[in-house]
Amino acid sequence: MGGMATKQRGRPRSFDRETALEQAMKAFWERGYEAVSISDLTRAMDIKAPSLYAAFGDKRTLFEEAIEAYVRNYGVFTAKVLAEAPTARSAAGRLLHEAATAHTLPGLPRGCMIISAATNCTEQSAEVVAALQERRNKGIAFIESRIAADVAAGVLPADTDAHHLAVYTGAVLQGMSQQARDGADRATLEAVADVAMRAWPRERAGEPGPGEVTSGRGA
Amino acid sequence: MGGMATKQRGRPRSFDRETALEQAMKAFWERGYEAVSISDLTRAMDIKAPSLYAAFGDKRTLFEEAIEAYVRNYGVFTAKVLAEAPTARSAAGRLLHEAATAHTLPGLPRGCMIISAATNCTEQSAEVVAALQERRNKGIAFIESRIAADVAAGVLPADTDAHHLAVYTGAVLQGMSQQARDGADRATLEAVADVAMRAWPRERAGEPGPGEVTSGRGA
DNA sequence: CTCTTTCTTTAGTGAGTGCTACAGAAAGAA
DNA sequence: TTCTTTCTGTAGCACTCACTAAAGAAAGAG
Repeated sequence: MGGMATKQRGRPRSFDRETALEQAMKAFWERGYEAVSISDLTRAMDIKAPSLYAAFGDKRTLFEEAIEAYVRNYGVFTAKVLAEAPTARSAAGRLLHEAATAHTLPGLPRGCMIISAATNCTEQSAEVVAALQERRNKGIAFIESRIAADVAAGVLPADTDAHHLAVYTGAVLQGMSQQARDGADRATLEAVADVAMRAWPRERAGEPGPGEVTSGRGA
Repeated sequence: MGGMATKQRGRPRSFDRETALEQAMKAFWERGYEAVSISDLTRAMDIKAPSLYAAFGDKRTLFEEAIEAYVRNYGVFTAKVLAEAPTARSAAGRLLHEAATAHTLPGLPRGCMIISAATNCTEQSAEVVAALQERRNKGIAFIESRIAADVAAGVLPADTDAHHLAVYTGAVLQGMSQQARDGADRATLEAVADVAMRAWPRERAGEPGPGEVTSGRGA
């Protein structure tokens, strides 16, 4: 234990693990979990199947790592935006506009990987589908608690329905991802984000308290 | 030619074609085009593969017929609603609320088949993907022309951006489908529809003219 | 050098894919 | 009956799937 890490013995890996993972991530992002075969992956990553299995485990584990890489490098940082923005309303605006950008980055697949990478799947990938579904629903729950905090602080009207407003905002984000895949450009999505924000209630002066997500749910 | 149709010769089909198609449609609706195998279909339709191929051609042709059956029996009739409703705004409201119902019908798959049945596909199903994408974009174009008609008639404000408002409405419809698949119930989706309509501009008195979709685009 | 460790390559595994040849079964026509 | 037509079931096609055993290749340790 402890001390210097001994030099690694044996033949060194001949490819860059990060680069290979990046290529796999883009393939999954573009086509989705089941539509990308191991053969597609080895071609995209420029390695042979046994090297892939030695470095990343099986296909499912590789996909999970690809999702982590996506969130780390390309995801819209829901939690960060919700914590940093002064109000829930401004956070939602930022989320929608960041999505407009993120879903139409040139040279990258369209839309959001977490929304679209595991929609049409067979029973044997049920766990992959459920994992992404949980991520989506947790994102909406985050938005809801941030809204509830602003309602409690008097920034948003007392009769604001935090749950429904959060689901609405999540639905718009998901619809924008689909629109990006169907060809909508960034300017169009920015406009959609602006229209979507018109449905949000006006703010009153209060004590915003950025990031102070006090309680999860009202009732 | 003409005259009475001669009695069909040969061994009669031992299954009901409509019922079998209905089962195939539900399978595609639930899981999507590529995730449903011929083996899955023969099980759901309770026929053997050669009977399937004799009655429906190949898998792609069967899917196309399943889409037709879906639109005929379960789809939200965009064109009909847009033509019948007195204004574009009321039409959008009806579309959103009909979607809330249609996406959560008990005993049927969640969400909209046209939105979700061909999202994660391999290159070899590119035509199926493109066909559904075209249906989605045509639906939005329909909404846009209805909005443009109301703007021209003075029902909606002159500065209304018909294109962006239509894409927004389409995005909400698509997001609601995803929400339904992620577990949102009908009441939640109805609330989302209500929130979404708050983003629409108010109407002024004018000459609504239902169905009078005059020109495709403004500029 | 040899020994050990680790990676890369070749060449597959069994299972599942969409699809079909062929023989048997069930109907009307003559 | 016998002939023709059409559907059904068995069995299997060539292909791809995710995955891996086994042997060769490249590094450090002795």
